[in-house]
Amino acid sequence: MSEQFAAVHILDAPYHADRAYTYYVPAELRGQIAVGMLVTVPYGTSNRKASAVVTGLCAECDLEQVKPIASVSSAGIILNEEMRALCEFMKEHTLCTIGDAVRAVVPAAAFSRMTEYYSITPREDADAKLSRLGDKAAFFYAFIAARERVSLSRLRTEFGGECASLTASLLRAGLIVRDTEVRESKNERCLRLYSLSEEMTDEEARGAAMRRLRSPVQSGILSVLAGSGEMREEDLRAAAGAGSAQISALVKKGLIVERREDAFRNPFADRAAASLDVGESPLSEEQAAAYDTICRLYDSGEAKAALLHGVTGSGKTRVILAAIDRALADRRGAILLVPEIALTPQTVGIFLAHYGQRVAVIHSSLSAGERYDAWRRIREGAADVVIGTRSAVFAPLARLGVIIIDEEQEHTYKSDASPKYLAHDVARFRCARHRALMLLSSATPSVTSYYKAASGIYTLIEMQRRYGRAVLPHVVITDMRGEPGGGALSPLGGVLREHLTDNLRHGKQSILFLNRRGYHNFVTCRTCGEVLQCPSCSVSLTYHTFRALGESADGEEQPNRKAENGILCCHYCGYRIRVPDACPQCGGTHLLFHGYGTQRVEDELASLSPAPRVIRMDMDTTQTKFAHEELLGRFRRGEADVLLGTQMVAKGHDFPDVTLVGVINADSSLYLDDYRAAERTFAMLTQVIGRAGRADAPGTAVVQTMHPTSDVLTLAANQDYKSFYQREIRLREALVFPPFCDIAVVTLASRDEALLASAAVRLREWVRDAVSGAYSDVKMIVFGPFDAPIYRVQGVCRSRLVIKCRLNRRSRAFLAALLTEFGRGAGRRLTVSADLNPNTL
DNA sequence: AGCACGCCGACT
DNA sequence: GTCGGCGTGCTC
Repeated sequence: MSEQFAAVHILDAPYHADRAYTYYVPAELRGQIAVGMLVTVPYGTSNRKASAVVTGLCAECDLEQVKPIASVSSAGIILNEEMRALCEFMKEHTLCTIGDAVRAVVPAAAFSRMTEYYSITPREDADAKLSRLGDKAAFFYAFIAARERVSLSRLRTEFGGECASLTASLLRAGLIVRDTEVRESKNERCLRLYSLSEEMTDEEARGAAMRRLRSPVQSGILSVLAGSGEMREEDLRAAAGAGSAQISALVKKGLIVERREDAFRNPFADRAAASLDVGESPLSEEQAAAYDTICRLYDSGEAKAALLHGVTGSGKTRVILAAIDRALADRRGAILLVPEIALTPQTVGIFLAHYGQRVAVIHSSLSAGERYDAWRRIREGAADVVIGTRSAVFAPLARLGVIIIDEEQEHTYKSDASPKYLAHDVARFRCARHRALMLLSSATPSVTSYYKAASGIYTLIEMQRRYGRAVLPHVVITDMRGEPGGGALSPLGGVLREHLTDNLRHGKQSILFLNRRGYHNFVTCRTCGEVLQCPSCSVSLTYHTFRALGESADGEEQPNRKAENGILCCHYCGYRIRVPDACPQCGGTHLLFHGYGTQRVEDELASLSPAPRVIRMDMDTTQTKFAHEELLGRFRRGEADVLLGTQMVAKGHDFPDVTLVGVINADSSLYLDDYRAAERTFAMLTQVIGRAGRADAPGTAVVQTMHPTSDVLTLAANQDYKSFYQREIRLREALVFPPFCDIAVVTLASRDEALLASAAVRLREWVRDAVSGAYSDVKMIVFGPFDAPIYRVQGVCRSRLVIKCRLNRRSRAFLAALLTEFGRGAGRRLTVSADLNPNTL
């Protein structure tokens, strides 16, 4: 019965070495090794310890040299048949390694040491529940209750073999919770925050200390902190021009204190009850029809896919709840994917209120331990409704009934780190195995998904009526070319200004949308004309005014900030410097600030009369735990007149008092050199415009543009998705873009420019040979290699090959061969990677 | 990714 | 003559 040999895949093998290796099962592990287990094996000439996954077992092996498996990983995670098949699928479809795929389907904790802790959940019915579970459970519970939390090993020594069943029953009763601590690894997010120590808050004591300090940088840190309270490490370094050594020196001297804030802990743990229970309301006629179609597909007993296309406000969420209920009634689980948890607290709240304890919420900010706990809760069946971002598509539900992808066109569903999968593809694979339903949902579907629906691959379900009496806002498209300075002088044009002040006078709220954070876009030198660029990335630096963490965005601080207290940031690598006094190129002292971002608009708003109370919401103001919810909550409570922000203000929040929406610059995303520019702009505009006047008060949307006659703008103004789709699909067909082909981007990257250039030449030749030789049957159009649009990022130069082809077994084999060839030959000074249908071109 | 093997330039 | 640079190839 027990086999002698195991086929394994090494998890950290490079792509070209990612294949099955045979190891023998040593006597002491005989019978303990099963397919899907994680093991460690001696690998390579040095026999270094490598993690591997067992992919097969066999009795015979005809290799001369076979090494033994060293040990079984302790975490007890076993990849079931579905997960293994999914890993194979991902390797084939995204050109990743098995190891990359394994790391996506199992939580990171599977690879590290961890400790389990149990603690009690305080609840009123605890005594009643305990009496039903018996004396032993009650004693066990009391033991945990007497301490704050108890480790599993402690419980084992105290209660022996019984503790497994005891923890299980108490967990099920909801009397205790488990949390797992994973030994800190590098990917654990941990913010370091600094503030003055108690003594240093006294000005005189601080002055004395600063005179004693020899280092001007260190006294600089003190004065910066004195001015702005607690600050994040990066901000402090940028503002004081300090390094980490100088900061830690001050900590050691006791002059400043460090506080560490770890990644979110259970952000949704105790906020279930707050939301209105949408699930109880009856279905409207149109919703009922949609639900009937969904049930028909679901009951077919086959894997199906549908696209629920419903205009904003048609009540898609209500239908989604019904679909999940349908699956749960069959004792099958459901996965609901949302673009970004932090942006959809309302949606999450609705589902928590409706499904309570059986929900698991999964998102990128969970700690490794929390992620593992959620994973295990799902696998054990304690949670069967999973809500989460992209990675939640891997939730290990034993029985899966439906996977819903909400706002399916969102780019966050495509991963841009290996494995570079699209959640839709994983969902399709899983649904096929479970004979489940994949339900895509959106008011503005991606052109590709709608095309599949239009051609019958997905079932199209349309909902065109707005729920309740909500009406479309009145949309005004204003031509910024008529503004003074062609719109370059102020981000607020006359029309928008007028509407804003008018709205303000009537005590109504407004939302302003701008997809650029920061203050000015870039800085040039008046003397030499040079744009100030990031030293390690070939992009211009963005000017930001400085704001300490935790300081609110409600306009308390002085509005007239100058360049002197600003910093320049690279949005690609995070590089930050204070604005230099002179141009680094020529030494000229006159620097010019161009363009505008959210910060600049914020200052501009302050000059209106009366000046509105503004909440600014962008990546800079939403980095702390509940920043999103807090800012949105304050706006909803009417604590500000204007909500100003980037993409995140456009998402599905309902603000009944908002009657004006302003789009500062509708063009900025329209003329990017990406074939989806129109699609994205349309979706974004439709969403933002839909924010105005949802309840009884009619709303207005002001869209500022340099191209007032653009179809995309007028169609979005009318919320006319169908016409937009018709226009767009014709363009795609004529120009051969997805869905009429796929696009593969192969990237060569190196710090060494000359090496990169020669590799690019070799790549070109290899591809030329391949298309006229071994892969002449693969229809494709090859562009490049060319320098990447952003040539250098963090000091690494990139050259890319763009291939238009139909992805199928043959074209993927071609790409796999390319990766193998260049992965092996090139050595470590050069890397090759492929991204199929990437997010950005 | 590591590590060894192997073929050319600066040294004892 | 040898030591050591890193380009090239393999890992059960």
